[in-house]
Amino acid sequence: MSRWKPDAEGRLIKAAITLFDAQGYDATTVAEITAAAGLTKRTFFRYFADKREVLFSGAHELQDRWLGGIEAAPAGASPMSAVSAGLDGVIDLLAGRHPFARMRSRIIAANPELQERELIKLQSLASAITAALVQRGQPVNAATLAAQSGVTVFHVAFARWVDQDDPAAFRRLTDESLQELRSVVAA
Amino acid sequence: MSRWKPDAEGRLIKAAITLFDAQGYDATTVAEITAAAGLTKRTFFRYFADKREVLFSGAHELQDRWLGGIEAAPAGASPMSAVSAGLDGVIDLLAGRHPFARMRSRIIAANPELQERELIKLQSLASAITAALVQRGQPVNAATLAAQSGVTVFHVAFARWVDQDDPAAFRRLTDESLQELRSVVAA
DNA sequence: GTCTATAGTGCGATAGAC
DNA sequence: GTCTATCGCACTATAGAC
Repeated sequence: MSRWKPDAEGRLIKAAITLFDAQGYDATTVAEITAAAGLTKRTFFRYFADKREVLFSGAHELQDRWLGGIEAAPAGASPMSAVSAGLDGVIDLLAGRHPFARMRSRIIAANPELQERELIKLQSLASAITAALVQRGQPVNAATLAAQSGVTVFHVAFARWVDQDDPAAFRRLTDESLQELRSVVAA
Repeated sequence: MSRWKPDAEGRLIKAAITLFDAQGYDATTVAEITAAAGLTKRTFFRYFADKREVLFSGAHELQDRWLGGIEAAPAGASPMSAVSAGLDGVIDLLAGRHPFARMRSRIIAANPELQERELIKLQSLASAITAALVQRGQPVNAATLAAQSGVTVFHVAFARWVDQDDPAAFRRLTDESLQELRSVVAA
């Protein structure tokens, strides 16, 4: 048996989300979070640069999944299908996290400062996707538009997902959102 | 003859952009800007809540134009054509401002803090467009996607516009960007 | 740690237009 | 007289230099 309970980062994230949702982001101190996770404040700041970041560290994993899906797409795939392949990976990643995704959305919706950081993270995700598409030989313009569209579809579908009760609905919602985007922009 | 030279706000904006571009955003003080505009620091902060805001106050006018174009669109217009009608108004608004647009882009590109505010302004523009479309009877999902797509097209076309020398090219660039978006997202 | 420069604020004064 | 845009100046807060 090991000296520490495993997954300190995951425990901190779960404790933070639960507390933020229950009593509000501003009303929750880092000390409360670490106490709930059985860790110390010092450990919290080893994992997260600041209090907000505990809500966004998952973005790295999400981005890795998305980029991995793009890399794994066939070389001849269109930019939008490469983006969709990446989104498929993200759907798998989030599959079991519906309850936390809902709490996280509520927390962020209640705090403008967190909304700003969410925007910035989404933008940096779009930039990373653009770069991955350019890497695959796509022209910058097409890459930018495909990446931005993919992030938009994700964002819209995610909002719908957390706004309803079926945890398994995410794939259907992304498919529908992409379809709707196609129909909306079609001439 | 009136006591004050007209258009204090416009003079402040021009002075600010010129100085920021020449010597950098951080290296320019509010006192320098107001001296160049023949005003005092106090007046600057009557027009702009903070130093950054002098670069973004034009966003209100842009948003008004965009929303005005949407309202003026025929009642039966599709969401995307209403959005395009709004974008047409924006194109007219920016027509004579190519040199300032270029300077402004350079300034913002050089400063992450300004990039964040730009993102937030674009997001709030997209929200306003969404609301205007919903007002016209569009479903929220379609409205969101059309608004976001319109803002993406604007953003991409604007970047291309300031990256080349022809001030009159903006309309062509928005048309091309929209066309390219259509082709990228098409199944 | 101190010093300095700058961002940003509060509020009364001023010089006209009306 | 009132109203309005601006001024003037004293003030606090804070980030960076040293």
